Amino acid sequence: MSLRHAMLGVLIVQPMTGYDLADYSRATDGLFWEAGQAQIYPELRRMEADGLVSAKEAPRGKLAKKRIYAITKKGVDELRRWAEEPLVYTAIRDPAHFKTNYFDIVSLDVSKAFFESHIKHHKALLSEWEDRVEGMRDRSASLLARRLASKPAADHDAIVEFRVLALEGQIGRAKAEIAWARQGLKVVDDLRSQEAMRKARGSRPPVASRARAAARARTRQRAGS
Amino acid sequence: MSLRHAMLGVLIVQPMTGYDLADYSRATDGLFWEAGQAQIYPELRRMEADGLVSAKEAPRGKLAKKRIYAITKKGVDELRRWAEEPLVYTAIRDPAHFKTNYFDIVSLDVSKAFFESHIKHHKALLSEWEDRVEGMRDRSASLLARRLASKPAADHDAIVEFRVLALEGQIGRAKAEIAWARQGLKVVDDLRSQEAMRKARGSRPPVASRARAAARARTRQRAGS
DNA sequence: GTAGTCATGTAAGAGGTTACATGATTAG
DNA sequence: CTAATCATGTAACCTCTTACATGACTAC
Repeated sequence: MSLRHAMLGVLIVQPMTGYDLADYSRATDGLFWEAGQAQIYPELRRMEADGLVSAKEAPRGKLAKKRIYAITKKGVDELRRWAEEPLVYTAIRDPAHFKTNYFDIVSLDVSKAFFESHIKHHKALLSEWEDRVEGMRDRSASLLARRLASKPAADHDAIVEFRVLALEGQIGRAKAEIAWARQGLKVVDDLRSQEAMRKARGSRPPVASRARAAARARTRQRAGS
Repeated sequence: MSLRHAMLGVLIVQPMTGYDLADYSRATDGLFWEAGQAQIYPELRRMEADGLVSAKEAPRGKLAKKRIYAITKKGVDELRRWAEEPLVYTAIRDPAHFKTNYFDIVSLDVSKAFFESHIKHHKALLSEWEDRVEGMRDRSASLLARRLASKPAADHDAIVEFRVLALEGQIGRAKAEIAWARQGLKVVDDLRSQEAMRKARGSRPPVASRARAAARARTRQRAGS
């Protein structure tokens, strides 16, 4: 139940409305766990029922109202309990890696386009994560700044370093995806030149093809790294 | 809807029962998409209703029966259509990276244990993926061997290379996680020595702490790579 | 006045997990 | 004969997504 703890992790900095929480879920600063309003409002009600947050109704203009949620002592305890609890590793289901399994029944052009867009997507993610790291390092991330202000200076390094580390995890992931997609482009190229060769000299069966030799080279490389 | 296509991807090699499919979902060879029986049996019925597979009732012993599912022409078309279709990238929610955000409210011992078990977990995954690659390279993976047998030699490289590539994606991921967790252990060490220093010379506020200097070094390293 | 934002919700459905339920078959 | 395996399902529940619904507030 990570959404709950993502919300506690923001509310521990300052009280806010469900609307604000939904905003922070996509902000550079925030939840680190995207969620729509359809998830956030009911979850806040459940958390209130569980005593992890308390709501205060505040007026908004003349007629409207809003509910401002604050974390309770019990909520802080729950956040710590969850953070200390060992992680349960679940099955990995990666749609991108999975899909390439079946690229033997797809044209090389489509495969190539897939890897190119994979690179593009992860380059965008990469630069976003790196911007966030800068925001933490120079303390311009507003939630972080507010959190630091409420804590003794001795704690500041731990707060910043672990948040940066979380981002470094995403950065490492994005870099690995980019490297993998480049490997994919290489496979496509190898298969394409192999195809061209077969076409050029009739359809003689290739005993040791270029692609297979290249593959062996890659395996050796992997073993040596 | 990747489960459906994972199942088609196995049934394209040979017809089998739902029970067999559930087995292959965890086998070294198989689905690449874990799923329990509670998902597989109803999905097979839906796929049958959609005309992607056809079932043949076969006797099992004297009284019992089993349903053997085979892929249809429509099923093969659907597998190709899905493989060609661009991937829709969804929000990333990584519980491990996410959790480290909150390690400032957790003891350094617990944090250390987290990173150590993260390394252990991903080393195990890594060696499993690498074994699978070997099984593909030497053609001892039974589903792969059967698939190759039904296809012309000219297609073999593409089949093997893309399946190996999918595994390389997982391998790259596991390696990135291990590297990240080691970075995490370093952060813990830095914070621990910083803590020890503070304890040794009273609680003078540290202007430029070791941990922050180390962090700057890491940022430079990242920028240079 | 009107468009965009603030604010709070409900409903339906997809996909996955855990637990429960049943019974035949086969290997020892 | 007994335990493990083969085989097929259902039910409840959780998380997340998409779409719909409502209405006040604010800046222009």
